[in-house]
Amino acid sequence: MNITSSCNLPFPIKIFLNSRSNFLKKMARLRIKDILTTTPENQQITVKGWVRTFRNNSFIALNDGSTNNNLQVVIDFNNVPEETLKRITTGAAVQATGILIPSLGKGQSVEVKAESIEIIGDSDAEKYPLQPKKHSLEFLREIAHLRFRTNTFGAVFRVRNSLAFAVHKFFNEKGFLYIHTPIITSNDAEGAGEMFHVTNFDIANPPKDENGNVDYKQDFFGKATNLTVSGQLEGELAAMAFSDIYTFGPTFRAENSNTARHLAEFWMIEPEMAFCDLQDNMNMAEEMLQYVIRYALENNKEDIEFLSQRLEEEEKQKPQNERSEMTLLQKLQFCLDNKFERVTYTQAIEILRESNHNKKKKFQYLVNEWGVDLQSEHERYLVEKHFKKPVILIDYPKEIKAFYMRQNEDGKTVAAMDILFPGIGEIVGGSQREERLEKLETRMKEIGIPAEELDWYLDTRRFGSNPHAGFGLGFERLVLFVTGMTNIRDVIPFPRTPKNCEF
RNA sequence: UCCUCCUUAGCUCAGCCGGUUAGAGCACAUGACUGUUAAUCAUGGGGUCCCUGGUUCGAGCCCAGGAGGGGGAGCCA
Repeated sequence: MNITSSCNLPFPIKIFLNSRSNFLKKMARLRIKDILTTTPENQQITVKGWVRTFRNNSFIALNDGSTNNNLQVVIDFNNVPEETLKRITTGAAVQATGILIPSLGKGQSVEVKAESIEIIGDSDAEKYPLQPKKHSLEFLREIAHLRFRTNTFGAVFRVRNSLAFAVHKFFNEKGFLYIHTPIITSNDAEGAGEMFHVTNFDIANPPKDENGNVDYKQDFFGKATNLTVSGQLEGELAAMAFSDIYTFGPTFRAENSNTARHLAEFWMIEPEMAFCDLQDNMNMAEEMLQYVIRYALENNKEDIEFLSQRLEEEEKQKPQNERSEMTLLQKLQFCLDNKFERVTYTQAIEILRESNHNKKKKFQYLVNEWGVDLQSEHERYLVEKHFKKPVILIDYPKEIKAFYMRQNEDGKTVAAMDILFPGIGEIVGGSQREERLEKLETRMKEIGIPAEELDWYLDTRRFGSNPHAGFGLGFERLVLFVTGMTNIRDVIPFPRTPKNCEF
């Protein structure tokens, strides 16, 4: 492909974008991932990357982020100026040109015998916080701008990238339309969580109305606005035209949640499907989860193997009874090989009530009657002890679920579904939506949601309403599961949590 | 927000019953060695013991308040 510049430049510019290899030729740089799988035939190559370790005044372990594996660059220190040798430090950016040969040492198949070495960017060894040793995840979280350069976070964020790409690939192949729902919203009637306010006011001195209340009519949008907690309602509008849509964007919750599973800013995937019931919804969610996990396993094998081994090492520190029965790799494979278990809320309550765990009063909250919300200890028991696989729980009591969920014929439950994963808990929350206008209006009235504010939403039930369904998938929780990490702050580049908004 | 544990060198951690000059490994600096794999060996520099106040002849250690972090819970994805 040739692109001729259409800008008003004094001379024509031609940019050639034939392929990735041309792009790299222009950069005169090969990616380490590609070099490591190249047959060494004494070809001359140039590599650029960051020094991980420098051993014996001769061996540079070079990494450019394309893979967790380092390329060994061998220099002859007798032919390199003392001044340059001293500048080959952990973290420094260097360029090496030399010939690719089969490695003379063990531990790697190829290496570069350097003919020239150049320091592109120095790294003061005394000040650079990363050392060639194990660091705690907590410490690395404080230097999140540098943790990308570690093995663990390198693997985590390459897997995250693959999962994000696989999500788009999956929906694209299914014929779904990717739609961008707004980040700033004015509706506060969803009740999905505490919201962050968006305002242009001088917060020390906002304008007041005649009653002494803050006068949002004078604010930027002429009304009170917030950051979105869900794109679902807008997603439903789009699904009522395009049939199958999905969103994948940032979501904000101002809840004071201090757990390893919550973020104030996270990414959520929300498909919405017209002419679709709860069964179709469950099938779609299961197929999608298996698709993206398979994609990551196939495309990030080395990264996931590394993370799996890392986890095994970590587990060795734990007492025997706390160790997991499967490795990360086995767990992921298990998810692909087995159907998710589907049970109703009512069945789940029965299982829990009859469990020895409940009878021996090992639950902090004992399960006695139908209608109570399940505690995370109950969910964990179902997933990790009883079924030992992902579980889809459906048909919850309407009292503990959102107003827009479709009311079942029994008058007590709604067509909700939660997908629970081992170690993570709820990874998907979804439902078939209430498409019958009168039922929806009655329910909104019952729980005190003003219909005027959601009139635009109710229009979908007035004009061509139909059974439809969708769900929300917490992207970071998916990344947690696939990487085997345990704290959600370690699977998003720059985590935002209560009292923490660095970088 | 609640319960619980933690905070000592750049990192990971030890520090006895409250006692005199606060230690180790790694990292870093200098030197030696030179096919190493978190190289090795020798020598050296490096401390607001989280902060504030209190008890005491004396506090890294005891008490109170605060900040930050981990684990668990609630809310949820």
